[in-house]
Amino acid sequence: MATPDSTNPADPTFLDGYLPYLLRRADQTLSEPFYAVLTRYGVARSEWRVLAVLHQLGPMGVVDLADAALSPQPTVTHAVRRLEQRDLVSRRPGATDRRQRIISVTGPGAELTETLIAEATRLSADALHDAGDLTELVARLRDLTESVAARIAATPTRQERAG
Amino acid sequence: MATPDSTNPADPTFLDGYLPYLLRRADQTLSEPFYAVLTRYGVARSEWRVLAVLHQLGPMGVVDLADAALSPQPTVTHAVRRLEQRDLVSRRPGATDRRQRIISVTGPGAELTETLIAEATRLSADALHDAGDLTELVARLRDLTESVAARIAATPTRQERAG
DNA sequence: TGACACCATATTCAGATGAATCTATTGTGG
DNA sequence: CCACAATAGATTCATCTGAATATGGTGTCA
Repeated sequence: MATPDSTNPADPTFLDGYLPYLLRRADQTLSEPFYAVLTRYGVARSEWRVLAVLHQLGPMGVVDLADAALSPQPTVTHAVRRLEQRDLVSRRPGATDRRQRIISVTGPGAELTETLIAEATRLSADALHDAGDLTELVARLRDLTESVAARIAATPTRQERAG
Repeated sequence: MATPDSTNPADPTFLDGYLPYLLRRADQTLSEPFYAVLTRYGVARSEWRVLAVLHQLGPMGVVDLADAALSPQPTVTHAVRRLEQRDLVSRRPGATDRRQRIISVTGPGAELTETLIAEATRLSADALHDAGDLTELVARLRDLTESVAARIAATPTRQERAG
């Protein structure tokens, strides 16, 4: 019979139902093989995210880029500087707003990005071979994110309540 | 009509169906409010993961801990050192295997962890208020992770093929 | 217009991260 | 038993990350 030891935890089921944990675990399990590819190409994860977003959405400013790349703005500024040094992206001032820097993927950048996307797609498809139909999951994740974001936007922060 | 500009990307739908992106976005959207809590308590994210795992699963060695905490082993070793300095966890040598260090949560560590878990639970429940029933999603994520992990374990790596 | 609030981006810097490697210990085949 | 592969964990160090803040440009209202 199972004899629980003295350090038996108080809430033995927290992680099993904690969505951030499950989401992160799924992401990492799925992404791990691709991270090895990135390492081979000398591309940091934040740089990959920047390239993928720019490739899909076209040139944009740093704030929008940070938002879409799921990274803080300083992280994106750093990543862009490194990518610019390798001629993979370029920066030009915004046409109307001179505070902005519009970031674009260069020719070589696009080539590399397409290679990486192909690898990511291939590895992901491999890993998901036995995972069944994903349509529903994809839709569910999209809806969930949207609903959570809306909810959080509507929730007053500690600061705002104090005001 | 929409006139695409010259930088129109080649694969305009990559990210929308790329599961790691969707998983990470969902995780970040959901976790962001809690990260502010961690900052207030002076707890790094890797430290939080270590505490949460130990709290749920009880004392264990560093390798198992790293696995469950979704972090690389050196990251966990660092996190444990910091937590030990704050008397939140303790280390003792393994009973049979003297290479092992068994990490346990201390009294104060358990107290802090329970506070954090309560906050995490509350914030997550708040954010998910409009998100509908999560049972199915939780089960799907578990199955997906399992299936992907099995698939990856069975896939020979570049090294292994070369051997 | 000119102060001022606000916004986009850059910079700084303390600290976290993690790949590579090292040490210590364990298990195993000869 | 002894060599040797395998494993647990620690350490090193180059790099990445991101909170805080600085810099400079915009828009607005008196």
